[in-house]
Amino acid sequence: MARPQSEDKRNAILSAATEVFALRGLGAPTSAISSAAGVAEGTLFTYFKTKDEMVNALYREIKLELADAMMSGFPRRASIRNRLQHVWNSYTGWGIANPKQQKVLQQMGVWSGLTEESKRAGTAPFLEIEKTAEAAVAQHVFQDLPLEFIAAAMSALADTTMEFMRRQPKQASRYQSTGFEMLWAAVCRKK
Amino acid sequence: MARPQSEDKRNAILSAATEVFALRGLGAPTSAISSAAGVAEGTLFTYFKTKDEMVNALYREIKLELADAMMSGFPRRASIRNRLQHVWNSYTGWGIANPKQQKVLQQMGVWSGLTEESKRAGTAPFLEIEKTAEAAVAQHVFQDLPLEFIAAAMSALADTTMEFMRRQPKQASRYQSTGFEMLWAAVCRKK
Amino acid sequence: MARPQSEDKRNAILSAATEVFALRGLGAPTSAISSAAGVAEGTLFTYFKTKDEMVNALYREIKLELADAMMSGFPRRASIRNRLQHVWNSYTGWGIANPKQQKVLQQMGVWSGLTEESKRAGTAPFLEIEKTAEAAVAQHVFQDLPLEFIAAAMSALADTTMEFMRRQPKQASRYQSTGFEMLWAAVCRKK
Amino acid sequence: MARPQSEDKRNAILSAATEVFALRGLGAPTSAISSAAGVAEGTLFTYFKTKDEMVNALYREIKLELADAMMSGFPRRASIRNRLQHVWNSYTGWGIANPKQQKVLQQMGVWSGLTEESKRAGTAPFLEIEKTAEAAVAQHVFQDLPLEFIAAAMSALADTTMEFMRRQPKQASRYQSTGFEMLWAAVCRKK
DNA sequence: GATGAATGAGTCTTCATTCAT
DNA sequence: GATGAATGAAGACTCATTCAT
Repeated sequence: MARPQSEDKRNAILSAATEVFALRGLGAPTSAISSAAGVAEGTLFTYFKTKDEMVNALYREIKLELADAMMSGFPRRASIRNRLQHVWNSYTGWGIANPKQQKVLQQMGVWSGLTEESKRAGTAPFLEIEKTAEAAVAQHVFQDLPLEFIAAAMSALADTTMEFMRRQPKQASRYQSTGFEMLWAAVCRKK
Repeated sequence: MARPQSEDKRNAILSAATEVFALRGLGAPTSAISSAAGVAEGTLFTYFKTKDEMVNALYREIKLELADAMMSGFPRRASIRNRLQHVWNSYTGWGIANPKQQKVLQQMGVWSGLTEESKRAGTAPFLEIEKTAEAAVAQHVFQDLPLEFIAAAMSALADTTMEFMRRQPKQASRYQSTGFEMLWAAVCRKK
Repeated sequence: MARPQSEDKRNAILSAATEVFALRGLGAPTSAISSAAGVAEGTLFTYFKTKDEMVNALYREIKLELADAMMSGFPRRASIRNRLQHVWNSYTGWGIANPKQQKVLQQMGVWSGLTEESKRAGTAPFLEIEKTAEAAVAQHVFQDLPLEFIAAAMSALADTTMEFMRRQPKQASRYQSTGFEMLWAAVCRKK
Repeated sequence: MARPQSEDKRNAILSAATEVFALRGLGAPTSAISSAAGVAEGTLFTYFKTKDEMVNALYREIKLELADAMMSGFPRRASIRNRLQHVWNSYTGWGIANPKQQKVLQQMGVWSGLTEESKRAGTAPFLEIEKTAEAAVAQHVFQDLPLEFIAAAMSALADTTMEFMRRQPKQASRYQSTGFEMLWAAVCRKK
């Protein structure tokens, strides 16, 4: 059946896109991406109908990678604090290890082309975390706040933390742990 | 820096840009801006050499407006907590009252064209706040952290808070005060 | 000319082309044709070296079908009028029964890619009709005009007639017979 | 008020389009047209929003020129035959004098992008001719047929005639007059 | 200075054709 | 021979910027 679409090539395109977008923003030309991926300009469009579709695919791909990093080894039965700590550490750890992906993710946060479906697909794999937060609210460990808000606050604080971990690599682990303590203090119920 | 003739026209362009960028992103064409401003396409370029320069100017302008809103009535002699509360309330209040400006500011956060000079100019007017934070650290009210980090964390938390204030306007003031308590808890030294 | 293996596939391609061209014009992509024919994109090019060659082949094919329809049952020994009537009826009848083919033929009339050879091949099977016209001129039934001109005039008038037969199906047979009378009057020698 | 849009340039574009379309068909690239017109590629799009719009404009332009040629000196009070003769002569005369325009017009006949509005605008200036035909039907000079059909038949016959006038220029005037006699015979009521 | 037409490099996307499988 | 992925040259159109008026 002729050459089948190659998973390799698809990946090459997506990772070239990550590279290029991290450097030049989502406005970078598709030609820069195809050339970085080592394929012809037209090839990109046999894997993705449009540029927007490609960006959406990339978003989901990165979110999945992130979920992989965060959900593997998730201590389902640990205390709430320990579970949150795992989330924090794995998220910031991933972001430091994959700065380009994280940068692209951040750009997509203010991009208007993300479909609702992509957004949904992007949050789905984090269900377990959601449940943890839910339990934390139910058990009065966390303040009584919408989960989405807690998640957004954590994400915002983590992004900030990562930026400083990158700026001052020697202090990275200090930022990481202080950041977590700040989050914990912020989010817990006050006595 | 001798200004081109009409301050009015310059302002019209910048506020049209705010409008247009908020709606369509920083990628919006300059022609959309000039037409929204009621001036000719070429006129924009007598006030700003390039589009990038214009965006940088807009960044500084908005930052100045924000500083105005935040620094007027700053309770220089109040307690640290009250001063921080003022900062928090005036920032979130401004953001809610000026959603377009805030949205544009957020977009500029991931824009690669901002010059170092603009960034510096953008933070300058907040010196007083910086000093407060400095004092708070010195007096062991805040944790021992770089001021920039504290500022960034606050900004991130405030942006998140504003988003939810907008989404659920009826809960706005609850989000505003809870957000502040979270910040305070996050930032204060633990006993 | 040794034919590629499957006559069926060749026919599938040509009839898909008819379908697609009738709907979308000669500018339709070859991929639309191969997919309508149920073959792979590349297959089309094992049967025809280029798109242009394929269109030329289609032209000849349609002309042959038309000739088939017109020449079968041609009343070789009937009066000139009856023979012309047969030509007229079978042509317009075929056009009404095969609107797509006829539409495509019309598009090819203003297409610049038709080779001289195709044009020649396209007129060849109508020799008998030509002879009739020749006889008609020789016997002073028709005016003294080049046969080609008479043929072209007839074709033009028939195309017009068919269009109206299609637009007003209820009047179709009236248009058909009036059209013929017009042709006859136009073409006959005046007394 | 800066440079106003130049009627000259607009005309240059349209006449370059006529040239190019006549030679290469309506599928010719806009870049060929702009370069033939001696303007930049982008300039074409300051005069016409899209290529389709430009083709529509060209259609109307040519139809107007044709109407000018046909309606000037229209012998309003002459006999029906003389009026029809005027129509015939001026139409074929124009087509011979303006072969490119006529070719383009013919291509537009099978083009799917013509708007209804353009079609309407294209036929409007020929009202007087329509009225003549109407009168001819009413007075039983012409057969009882829809005007549109008569018009279409005439146009078809004229196009055919012009083609042969071009092919055999020496016989041109013979074709022209014979063509008219054929039309007259075709269209008149039979006794 | 203000205007907006003119420019042409750059963008995404299409498509006939080739070629590895 | 059949397949369809791969190719890259166009194509229509956009847009920051220039410049004649």
